[in-house]
Amino acid sequence: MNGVKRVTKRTDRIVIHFDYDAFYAAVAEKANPALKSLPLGIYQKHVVTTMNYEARKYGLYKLQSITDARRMCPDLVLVPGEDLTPFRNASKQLCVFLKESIWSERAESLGFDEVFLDVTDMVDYNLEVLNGADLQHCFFHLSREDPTQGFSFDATGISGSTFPAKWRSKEGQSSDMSTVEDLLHWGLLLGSHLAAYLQHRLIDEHGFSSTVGIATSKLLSKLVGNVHKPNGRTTLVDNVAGFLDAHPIGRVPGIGFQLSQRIRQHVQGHPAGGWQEHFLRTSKGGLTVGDVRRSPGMGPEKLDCILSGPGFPRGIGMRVWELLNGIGREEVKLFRTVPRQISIEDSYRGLDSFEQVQHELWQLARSLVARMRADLTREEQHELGQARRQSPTVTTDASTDQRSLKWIAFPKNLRLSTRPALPRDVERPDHLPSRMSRSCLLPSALLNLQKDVENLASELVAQSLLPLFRKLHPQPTGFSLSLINVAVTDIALGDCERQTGTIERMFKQGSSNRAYSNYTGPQTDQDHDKHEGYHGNLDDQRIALIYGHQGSEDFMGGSQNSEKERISDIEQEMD
DNA sequence: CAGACTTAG
DNA sequence: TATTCTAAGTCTG
Repeated sequence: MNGVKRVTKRTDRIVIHFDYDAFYAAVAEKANPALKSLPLGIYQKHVVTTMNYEARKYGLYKLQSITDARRMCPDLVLVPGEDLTPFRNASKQLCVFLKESIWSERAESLGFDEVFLDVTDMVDYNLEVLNGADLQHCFFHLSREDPTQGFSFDATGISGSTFPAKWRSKEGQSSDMSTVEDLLHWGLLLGSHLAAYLQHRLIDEHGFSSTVGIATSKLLSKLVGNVHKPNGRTTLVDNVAGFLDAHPIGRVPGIGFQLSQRIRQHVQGHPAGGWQEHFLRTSKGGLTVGDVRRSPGMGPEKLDCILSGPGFPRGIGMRVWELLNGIGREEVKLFRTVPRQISIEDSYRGLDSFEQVQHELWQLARSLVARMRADLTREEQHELGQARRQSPTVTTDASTDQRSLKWIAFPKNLRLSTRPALPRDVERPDHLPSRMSRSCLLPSALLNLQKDVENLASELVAQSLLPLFRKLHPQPTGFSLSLINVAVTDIALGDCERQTGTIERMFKQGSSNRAYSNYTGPQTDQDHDKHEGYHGNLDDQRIALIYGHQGSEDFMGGSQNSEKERISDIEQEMD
């Protein structure tokens, strides 16, 4: 490339999308490798939410009832998945690994099993220093400072598959970057090799196989990865319109059930059944992007007419039109360590007594307080009264072993939501909400790290959750609930040093001599082992830190794997 | 701003 | 038939 004329400014981004293959199953298999070759399903309540590829060979599908799944695959191994902690922890570990592998802070996760990376800066740097004289033996630099960090690769082709499948760089283009098109081609080529390297490291160092897409936007990278699944890698190099046109509308990210339903109604001229729509959305058939895009009079204005209305964002017509044309303007978001909200929910067959509700609220509150401590604090070590940077190895010196927790973010609000249980075969009237919620300020006493999780849970129930519940359900009886959700929201990032004093002052006034109702905790222990865990490796000291008492046996009586697993890895919090 | 809705996995 | 357990964002009154 030396001496070749180059276009130096790029307008596109290079985006890599990772989608871990059968992620929940992969987490379970990693914890118990004996499961690897067996058909394996993850279940929550009465449904198999997801399964490994071995199980899919039997025709099993996501969210299938356990009964049906067992009928189709009698040897199916089922692993409980209601406690999301192991999946959340694995997801976080992988996301941190990917973020630390790139130069920008743009590493965005979507759910537990997907990550977008913006690698434009890395790719552009490597384009600058690429040795055009020997394309077969190139070196991809992973550091600007240390030229030894990186990997060798063959720059004469894209790594992995392409869309279109039969695609060859034009004659004369292979060693030139004089046009924007060439620059884009070379950017995608380098992006594909970086993706390959990361994909291999995910397997070798973490044990997770993934499916990867490389393109110029979030939208396109996510869609193109699906072309080769599982364990594939596909780069979108050409014919973006043709690529998109073949997709059912509901498969385009951003066009969900409601939007695709409305579009279908206006383009095909007849209403579509809800369940059938869902089927069409997840299958090959149905109305495609191309059908919609080329339908008479179609354009941003028409779409705005069709789609505008209550519940939909302004400018929806233009946004959808852009999606249909492959224009994805959204940037990959900056990497975040702290969530904007934390919610815990459980579903029920029909909860109808106040005592049951009270008990379930306590369960949810306990999980929530533990999650807050796990995800919104970081661990500190003190030496002779002075805060010190935490060392990566556990020290044996007792004087340096005083660990404590410290808040890094503060939730402001608390929300309680319930969903009424519907009588069978009765449709919910359209004007009644499917969920109802009430919220209040989160009592700052919840942030007192000196208290036990269980005691805080009891306080939360008595002081906040029961009042919120009474707001939602003024009648003391007669309700029947199929779901309860408890959430902390409006989580503000805090400057730790500055805010510590503030927080301490807050719970001095918040927690003292408050007259709680006489609710003091659960009546029974029956639910404590409801979410049975299946992997170990727990740091008892950290658990003690979170829960505020030595060993949880005294309170919870015995094997508490599920509770222990609710604690995430605090070491992995931001620095 | 509180509460419901839409989208996502 | 629409299920589980979440998280983020937008609209309406």
